[in-house]
Amino acid sequence: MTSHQKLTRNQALVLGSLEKAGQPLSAYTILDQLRDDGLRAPLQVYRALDKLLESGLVHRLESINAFVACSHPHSHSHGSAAFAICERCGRVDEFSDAVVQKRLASWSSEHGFKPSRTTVEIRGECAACLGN
Amino acid sequence: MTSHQKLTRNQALVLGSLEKAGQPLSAYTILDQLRDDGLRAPLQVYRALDKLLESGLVHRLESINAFVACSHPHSHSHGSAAFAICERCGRVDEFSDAVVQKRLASWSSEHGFKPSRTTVEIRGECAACLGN
DNA sequence: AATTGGACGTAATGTCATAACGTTAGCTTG
DNA sequence: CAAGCTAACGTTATGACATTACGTCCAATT
Ligand SMILES: [Zn+2]
Ligand SMILES: [Zn+2]
Ligand SMILES: [Zn+2]
Ligand SMILES: [Zn+2]
Repeated sequence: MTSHQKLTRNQALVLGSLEKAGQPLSAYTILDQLRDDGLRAPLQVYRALDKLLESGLVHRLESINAFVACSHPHSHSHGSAAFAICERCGRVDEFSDAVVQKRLASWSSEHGFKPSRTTVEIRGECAACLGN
Repeated sequence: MTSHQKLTRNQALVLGSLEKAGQPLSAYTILDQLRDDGLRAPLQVYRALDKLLESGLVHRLESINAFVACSHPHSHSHGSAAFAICERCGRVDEFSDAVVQKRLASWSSEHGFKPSRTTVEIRGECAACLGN
């Protein structure tokens, strides 16, 4: 019910654009790439992104105002993910750390805080850019 | 050297505004509050914020595009902090979890990633808003 | 006095995101 | 089938967040 719904045309276009890029894109960059497919306005992209975010096929990177296709689109609705973002080349590694999630959940329950969304993002330089 | 420098007038005004608010403010909200003190343009606020961020007196909340005074301004340059942000009342709790930091550092070193800045933010509802 | 560097003031612009409106397409139900 | 409903769509305008560019001021250094 939450995912697995057939994507609409715009949603499929936006997801395709992100998958093809293999790296985070801003909504306006996505729009530019889809002009030839008939998209004209930011809202068309944002509306598609909203649905893709809901279903977990796309993630939003808060620290760089960009969106990226989920690396694990088949294990749907995985718990909150963490991201390592290379500020030099744009590469993003999505990972998930159970200990981190557990600690944040612990803090929340100890403080009577009811979490809805969690953001964990590391910016820096990836191995490739560091010249390994 | 990094902190402890005397603040300029604009920096002091911006920091004062954030401290007085006791909750996150957007740059433009800060600007509005400082019009009577002579500030006119966003850049005056952003420049002050840049310095305050550098010295660790202020933190940026990436997920809500806002800024907040550090809760522990005297333990300067504490490691990367985590934040619990109430989406109902705007309250922010700054905390620091050594285990979380350690796990993220471990991931980084295992993957040859050199971290520069880390964002950990939980959005949800605080105890007060949940009616404890 | 001349030089340098940091902070400042101002205007313009760039980037990211949503409000508000009406329309279209597919489904449900009597 | 026709009426009614809902989700997605298209378009325009606007709002919110952030930076570029350029010139000035002032205090510290030489
Ligand atoms: Zn994912
Ligand atoms: Zn890289
Ligand atoms: Zn702090
Ligand atoms: Zn609250």
